[in-house]
Amino acid sequence: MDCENTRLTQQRKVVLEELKKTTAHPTADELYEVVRKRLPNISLGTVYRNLEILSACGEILKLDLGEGKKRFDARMDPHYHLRCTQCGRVFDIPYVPLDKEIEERLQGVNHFKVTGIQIHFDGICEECLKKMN
Amino acid sequence: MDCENTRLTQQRKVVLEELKKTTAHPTADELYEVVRKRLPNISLGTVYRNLEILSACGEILKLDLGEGKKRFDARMDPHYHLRCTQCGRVFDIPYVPLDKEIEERLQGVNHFKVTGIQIHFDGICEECLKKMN
DNA sequence: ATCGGTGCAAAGGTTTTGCAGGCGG
DNA sequence: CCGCCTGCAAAACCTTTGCACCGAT
Repeated sequence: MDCENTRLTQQRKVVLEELKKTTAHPTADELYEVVRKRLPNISLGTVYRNLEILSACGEILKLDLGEGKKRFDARMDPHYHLRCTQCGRVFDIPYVPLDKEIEERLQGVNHFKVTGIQIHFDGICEECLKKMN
Repeated sequence: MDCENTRLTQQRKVVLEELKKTTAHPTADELYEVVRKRLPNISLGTVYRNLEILSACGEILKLDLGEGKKRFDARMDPHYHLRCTQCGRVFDIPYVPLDKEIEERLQGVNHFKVTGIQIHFDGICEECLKKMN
C-alpha cells in the first residue's frame, strides 16, 4: 500500500496516541471506546481503517492470537506475546532470539521459501496463578 | 467436554473420513462442500458442530493461521504448517523439535506458567516460486 | 426409550465497504 | 483545490445457536 500519501488526520493521530499509551493489546473495539473519550464522533469503521493503514505501513503490529478477533500493539521492538487462558489478557514476553535458531533448523526444509515465523504462547499469568492456590 | 457419550452418526463419520482423505487443510465450508457429495442433506451447522467435537476430543486439529477463519487437519503426528502468501494454500512442514528448545529458553521468564506454544510459518510454496521467475 | 445429534434458519460477533460530504497538505 | 479521509449504515463473513424432530445405542 501507498504509505507516502497518507494524511495525519486528528482521528489517525488520536488512534495512534492512545494505542501507544497502553500495553493491554486492545482490540479495535476496545481502542474505539478509549478514543471516543477524546473524539466522541469518531466511528468504529474509522478506527478499523486507521489500524489497518498503520499496521500496513509498519507503525503498529496487528496480532492474531486465535481468539476470533485481532489485537493491536504499538510496541515495535522484538518481543513475543502470551495469552492467559484464565483471564484472556495478553502480556509481553521478553525477546529471546528464537527466530534465527528456527530459521537455521529449517534450512533446506523442502522446497519452501520461509518468509515469516509466527510464534505466541498460551499460559497463566502471575495474578491468575495466585488465585488458583 | 464429555467425549465418552458421543455417538458415531453418519454425518460425523463422513466428516472425519473426508477430512482424513485430504492434506489441503480445508475450512469448515470447504469440507462441507466435499461432504455434501456423499450426504446431500447435511447442514453447514452440523459440519461446524462435528468439527468442534472432534477437535475437542483430540481426534483432529483446529488451525488458526490468522486468516479470519479456521482450518482443520486430521493429521495428528507432530508437524508444523506453512501458509503460502501467494496462493493461500497451507502445507505441512516436517517436525523439528523446536518446542523443547523454546521451553528451555523460556525457563524462568518472568512469572508466567507457559502451557502452550503456537508456531506457524509464512512463505512461498514451490509452485509459486516457479511462477515468479 | 433415552438423550445426543440433526436440519433449518436466525442471530451473533468481527470486520469491510458504498456513499456523500469534509478537511489536510 | 485535489483526493484522501470520515461518519453512517448496510453488508459481508465466519461461526454459533434455538427449536422441533430424528436416530444411535
